[in-house]
Amino acid sequence: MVAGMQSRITPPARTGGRPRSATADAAILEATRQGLVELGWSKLTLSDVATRAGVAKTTLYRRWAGKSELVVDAVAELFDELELPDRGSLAADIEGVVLQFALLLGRPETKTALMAVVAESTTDAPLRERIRTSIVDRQKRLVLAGRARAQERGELPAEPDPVSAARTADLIFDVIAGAVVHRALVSAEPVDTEWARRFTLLLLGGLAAAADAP
Amino acid sequence: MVAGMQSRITPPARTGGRPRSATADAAILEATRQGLVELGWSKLTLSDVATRAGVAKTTLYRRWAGKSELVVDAVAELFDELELPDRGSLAADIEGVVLQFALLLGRPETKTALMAVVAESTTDAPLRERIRTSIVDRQKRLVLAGRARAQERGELPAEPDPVSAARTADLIFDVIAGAVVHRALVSAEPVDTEWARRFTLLLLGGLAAAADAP
Amino acid sequence: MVAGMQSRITPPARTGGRPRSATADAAILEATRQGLVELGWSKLTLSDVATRAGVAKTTLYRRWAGKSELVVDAVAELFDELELPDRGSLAADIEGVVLQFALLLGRPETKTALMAVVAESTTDAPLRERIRTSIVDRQKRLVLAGRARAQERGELPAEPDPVSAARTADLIFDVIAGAVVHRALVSAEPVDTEWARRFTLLLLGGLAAAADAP
Amino acid sequence: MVAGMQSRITPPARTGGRPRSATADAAILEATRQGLVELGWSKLTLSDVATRAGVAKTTLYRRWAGKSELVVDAVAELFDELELPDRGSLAADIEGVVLQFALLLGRPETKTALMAVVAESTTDAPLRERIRTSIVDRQKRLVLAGRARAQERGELPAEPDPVSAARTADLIFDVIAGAVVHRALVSAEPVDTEWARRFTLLLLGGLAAAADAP
DNA sequence: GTGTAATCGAGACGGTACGTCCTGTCTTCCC
DNA sequence: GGGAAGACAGGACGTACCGTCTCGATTACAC
Repeated sequence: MVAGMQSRITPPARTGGRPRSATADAAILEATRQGLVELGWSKLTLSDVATRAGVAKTTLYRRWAGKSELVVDAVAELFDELELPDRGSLAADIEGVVLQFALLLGRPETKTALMAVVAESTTDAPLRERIRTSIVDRQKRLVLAGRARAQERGELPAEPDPVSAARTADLIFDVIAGAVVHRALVSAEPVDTEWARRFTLLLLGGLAAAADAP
Repeated sequence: MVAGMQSRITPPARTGGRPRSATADAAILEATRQGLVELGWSKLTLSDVATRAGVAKTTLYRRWAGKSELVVDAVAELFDELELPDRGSLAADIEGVVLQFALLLGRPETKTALMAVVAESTTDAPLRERIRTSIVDRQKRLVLAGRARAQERGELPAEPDPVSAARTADLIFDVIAGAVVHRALVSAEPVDTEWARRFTLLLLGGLAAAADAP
Repeated sequence: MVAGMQSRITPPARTGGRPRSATADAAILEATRQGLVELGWSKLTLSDVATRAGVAKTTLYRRWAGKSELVVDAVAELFDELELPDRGSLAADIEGVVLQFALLLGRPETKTALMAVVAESTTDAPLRERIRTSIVDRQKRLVLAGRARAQERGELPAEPDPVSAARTADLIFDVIAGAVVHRALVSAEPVDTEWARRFTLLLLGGLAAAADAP
Repeated sequence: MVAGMQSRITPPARTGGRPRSATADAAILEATRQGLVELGWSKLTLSDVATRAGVAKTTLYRRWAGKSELVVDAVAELFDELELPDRGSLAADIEGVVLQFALLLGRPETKTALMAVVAESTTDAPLRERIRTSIVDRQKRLVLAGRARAQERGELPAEPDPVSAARTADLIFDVIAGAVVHRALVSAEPVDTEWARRFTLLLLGGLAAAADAP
């Protein structure tokens, strides 16, 4: 994972000495996700992660600055699994990604971790940047891919202005991700096919109207 | 606050003895908000809140079960300050409430607390219910009030089916609240007039389209 | 009990209003002894005593200054039960009182309380005085009675000098009480008939030798 | 100190990891004695000891199970300082050890601690055993040494029966230690040269009489 | 092959907050 | 005014984690 590489504490220039164990990394991230599932964010302790991973606490702190950073890396891997399979129409594609995203947010490790690190990030700028880099921005690709595909199909017109295009993509992204997260975690109601259909209808209608207006 | 009354640990039926100090409650909630501003959620300690409020830790634990419950009550009071002033049109009303909500989410105590308690609530059902009762459901009134007003103005048709009406209101609520929260806290981009205008345009277009379809 | 009267906090001059409940006193002292038996000194709490006695904490604090004072009064009543039955000879009388004293020290409430209040008294002069008045000095009567009886029997000569007589009585008292307490509580060995016989032999031999010397 | 070694919580077999700080032990025991002097047993807190010793509370609890155990170790070191200098005769030796013991009991840390831990030990068997091992039994050496020296001088006959010899030594020990402790702490009267002389006279007379009898 | 140096496990360290308990005082209503 | 009930400020308890440290024991590359 590219983002993870730059978010970890890097070894000092590699002059000599024993190299860091590669398997330890994977074990730690997996142990972190396990811990999130079983304990939730607030009861997850780094000592526990270390024990689960069969690793010393030192090893853990040598690579990550703290709980938040570790958890961001651990869940970022899951978000990277999201894809945008071609379902034939823009509406179907949106419904598909909404349901896929809801499924991801339904996993206990994602659920408890995402809101927690966002909460932490409100008082921690570097962490905020890291979340954006490792998780948020990486998912905008889905919006961009969906739009490109719809334009290929002729469902959406080409964007004349690249600045406005980016701004619209950001808006769409916040609306989709925000609505799904809010429905799933805050309102704590199920994101099912019915809801996805209604939401998609709303969104597509809005897109059409927005395309007509300046 | 009605919700707060039922969310606190209640004294055992009031048989005799010294009654609970009413001023202590207000002092504790205010101290909690202060602490959130200065320390953020994760560094906020109940000992610190007690000290700030000039109250013993015992008093605090006698009334709230833990940090999460206390913070929910403390920020719920802020959410209750949201209003829906009549700006003349549905579009203006929506823009107004979006900006007002964004202003509230911009406050450091709200920002750090909201995501944190939602994160906790993913592994704590009673807390989840409490957030819903004290915060979430109470703000749906804004959506309902906005729709009613738009219907009075003739901007929206009357709802034939009450079930469908409720479902639509929920959807609108998740879309508005979700998008604003996501923009403000996750994407960490400003929710300014420009963004509010664009979002409102999208939403109104979607509403119109959704009204046409079954 | 005379000593108890003066060791308690006295009501403010008796002007009017409801008089203090007399039965409460007995209930509190009994509850204290029960608590000592079940919990030991260090785990005994005044709240617990109040609950056991069916009395409010206020009532308790209105009458005693603290745990030590209360416990001194509670166990002093037990020490007052000691007697010196006439067993026919000085040796038998001493053996009898030694065994009786050992039996008293074997009771859990006495055992745990006596050492504890003495320990407290090392940093609390009023308490020290109170222990002396309520417990220690009151038991010297046994030594004096034993000596008087032995002199009546002709086993001991009359004391020519009253000052020296008092000093000797003090010494005897410290030797008897000290040896029994040390054997029972510090060495934690049984004070049985065999030990009492050996100890009495030693003491009587010493008394005879001391009587010969100036 | 041998006794202390076995009375502390021992580290788990020393497999790896950072070894326990040796200086911390000494600092803690010294801080405990200081605390006893300044605050007395009941007001001594382990938090305070930790602070005085410049040590974390964790370190303290890692090595001792509680206040009683710590204090036993702290005062045991003082009791080990007792010696039996040769003063030329059995009477002088006894007087010497009595005065030396009284001097030790006059120290505020010893005074407040000894009775307190004995009080605790009445409801705590392991603690009782520990007091016996670390303090009580270790001082019997003084009785044995005194008797041996007196036998060398010809002041006392050799013991024919070792069982009886041990029993007599125990009796002597309880009488000496008990009388001094009772005089000093319970009666709260000074153990001065005059008292020591009178007590020694009594004891030696008793010994002679006891030696004559079976 | 032999150094050299950063790694690893283990676990003790100084701190800090936890949530509970008890103290001794107070406030309220009931007798 | 006494008494039961119980809230109050305060402070210690013993536990749990934090993030750092000190160990002795591996590695792996550079010489």
